[in-house]
Amino acid sequence: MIRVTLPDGSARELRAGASARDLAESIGPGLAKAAVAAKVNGEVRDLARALPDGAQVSILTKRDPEALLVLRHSAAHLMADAILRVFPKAQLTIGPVVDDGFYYDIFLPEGKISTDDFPRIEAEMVRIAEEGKPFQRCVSSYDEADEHFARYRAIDGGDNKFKRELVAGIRERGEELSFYKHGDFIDLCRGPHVPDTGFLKFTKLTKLSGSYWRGDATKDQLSRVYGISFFSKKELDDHFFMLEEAKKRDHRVLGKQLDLFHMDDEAPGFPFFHPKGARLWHTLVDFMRGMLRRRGYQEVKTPIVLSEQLWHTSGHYANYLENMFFTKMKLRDEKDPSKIHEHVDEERPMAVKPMNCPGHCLVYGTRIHSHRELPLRISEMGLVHRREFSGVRHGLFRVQAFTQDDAHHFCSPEQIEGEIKLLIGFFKQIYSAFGLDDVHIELSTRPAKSIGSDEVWATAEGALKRVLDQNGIAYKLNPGDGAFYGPKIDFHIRDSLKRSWQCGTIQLDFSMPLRFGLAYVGADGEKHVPVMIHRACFGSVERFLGILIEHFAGNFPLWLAPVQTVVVPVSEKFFDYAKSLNEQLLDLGLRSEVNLKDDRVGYKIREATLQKIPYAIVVGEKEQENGTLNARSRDEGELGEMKLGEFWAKIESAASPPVRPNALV
RNA sequence: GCUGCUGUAGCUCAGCCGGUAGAGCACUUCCUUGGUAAGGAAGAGGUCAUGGGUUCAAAUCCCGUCAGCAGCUCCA
Repeated sequence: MIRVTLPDGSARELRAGASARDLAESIGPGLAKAAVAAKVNGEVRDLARALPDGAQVSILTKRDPEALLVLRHSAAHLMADAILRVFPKAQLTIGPVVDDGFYYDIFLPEGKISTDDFPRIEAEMVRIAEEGKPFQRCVSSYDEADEHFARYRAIDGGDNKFKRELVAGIRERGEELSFYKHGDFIDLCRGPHVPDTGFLKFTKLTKLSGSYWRGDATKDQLSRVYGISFFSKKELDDHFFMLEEAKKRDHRVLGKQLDLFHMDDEAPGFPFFHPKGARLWHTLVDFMRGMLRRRGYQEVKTPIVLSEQLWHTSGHYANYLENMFFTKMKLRDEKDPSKIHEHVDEERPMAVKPMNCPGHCLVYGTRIHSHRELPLRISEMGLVHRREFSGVRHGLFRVQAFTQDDAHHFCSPEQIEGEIKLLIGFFKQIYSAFGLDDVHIELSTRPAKSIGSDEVWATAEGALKRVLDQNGIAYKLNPGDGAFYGPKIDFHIRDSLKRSWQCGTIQLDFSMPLRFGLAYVGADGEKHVPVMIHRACFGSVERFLGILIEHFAGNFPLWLAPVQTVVVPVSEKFFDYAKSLNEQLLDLGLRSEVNLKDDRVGYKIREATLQKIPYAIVVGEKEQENGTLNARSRDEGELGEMKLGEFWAKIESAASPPVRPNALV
């Protein structure tokens, strides 16, 4: 007999060799039916595997997020099996689960797979799923590995160099070699898997792309087939609905439809903001400026082009060169003005700033500072340029020039914790104004390429950890992901489609103040080196704007909407009344327009709706006589006839950002 | 940067087994003076991304370049 413990603390006795499925059956038939896999001593395992004595066991059902990963991994096997049936020459490589489903990288010695083949592959997948063949785990010795491969169909004639390489790796690490088979298919796999292929009925192929063996462009090129799998049809349908929704909300599409911005061949990766986009941009910046002022920030404005030498001092030249733009002079030939000399060397070559910190260090360094001034918070809506590889640019999300809502806190070491605490609460307050309350924090530590001593890094990393731990703030650790000058805390926010975006960042830096020879005079009359905290909340204003466009699907709340009201006269006879009403709306501080085109009311309403304008205000004979307006809300439909004062009272509070009190969590 | 796909009117797209371009919407003008998601008519608008090649003839076929899209890699 063995004895296992359940999550509720109770214990159960089972016969020796009993599996998690036996356990589930002993608890109840319902659970046995719902069971997908088991978590044994913290490790997810097949339901069919024997339980060790004394184990902590929980049965995973369709509801557990971990069960979904198991399902998708199994679906990858299902897909691989189907692909081999359609493409018998294909060789499998690796097939992991990713955030958004799973994929399998496949080597095709001849021929090509295309999305046109998806229906055939999916048809095979349905067939295999309906067979409901059990997944069986086989542990193999290394010598038997080839035999397994040869006997089954996972590999073409047992000669798959990719799988051989994987097997060799497993042998080297001294790990157990296991295979999983269902029906005639077998594949090298650590597992675990769902009990049988019947679980995999709700699986779809999603996309296809190229990839390389081991992600290395010099190695064999592979085809990566992506898929997604769920436990139910509803979840699968919902998933595709969300994808459709995301496509509809694409900020590049909405940016065009709402006339917010455009990207031009003449300036790849540099957005052109149209009047409405620029208004949105300024609304964000103005909001941020107000919030910064309230916290004692002092805004500066520093140059965009600075000497190359400065970037040597800061360390960017050594660590960030590939992402920087440099200026190069051109000169006319003195004798032949039609001849131009390119790339003329300058005595003092210049570079375009990719970050604002060196500029702020120069500002700080212009005079002596007392410890009484600290913490000194210097902010800037800093326009930075960063060279990006072609192919990574993406709408407003990834551009080559963007504005950071940047700031640097110069403070004493004792003040670090207070500043970080202030910032965490501050950032969350900002995000909540946009309804972005699902925020999680990540802590990134020293990367391979970095400046500063081990000691300094240890101090800086320790300080950030301490603030998070002492304030009970949950976070995820990302080793090696910090900035080259210091560790950082990043803020990830989830939008209305549950997608996560990295926005805010707080970076601790002991090195740059030292490199720039910055100092403050302490209470002891001696000079001390200040600590520098780099921080940005939106991150990139442009990118944040892109996120907001998708988050709101273009339906901006009143305070953000580039056009808040549009006055629609019923006919030409009421143009004057419409214009005067528009003037009054403008006087109230609203961003208002009046539609004086020769269109019918219905058409103008349609236009206002498509432009997602919060209020269309219809005026005709009745309104002119009564000195009223008739408002139609984008979100609530017709509001009826009312006086301007009444309308204003109704919308006034929504016209400014909803700011909640500053709080840590 | 790599792989695959794409580039035709302001926008969305058709034309693409070669014979110098077409629709809808938008735009302009006229008619219409209208009450909450499309009133009607006429008109204007394109060296088919760009450079080269094949051909009697290229939007159409081939190659290079640029840009975009989906991935890979990297980041705010």
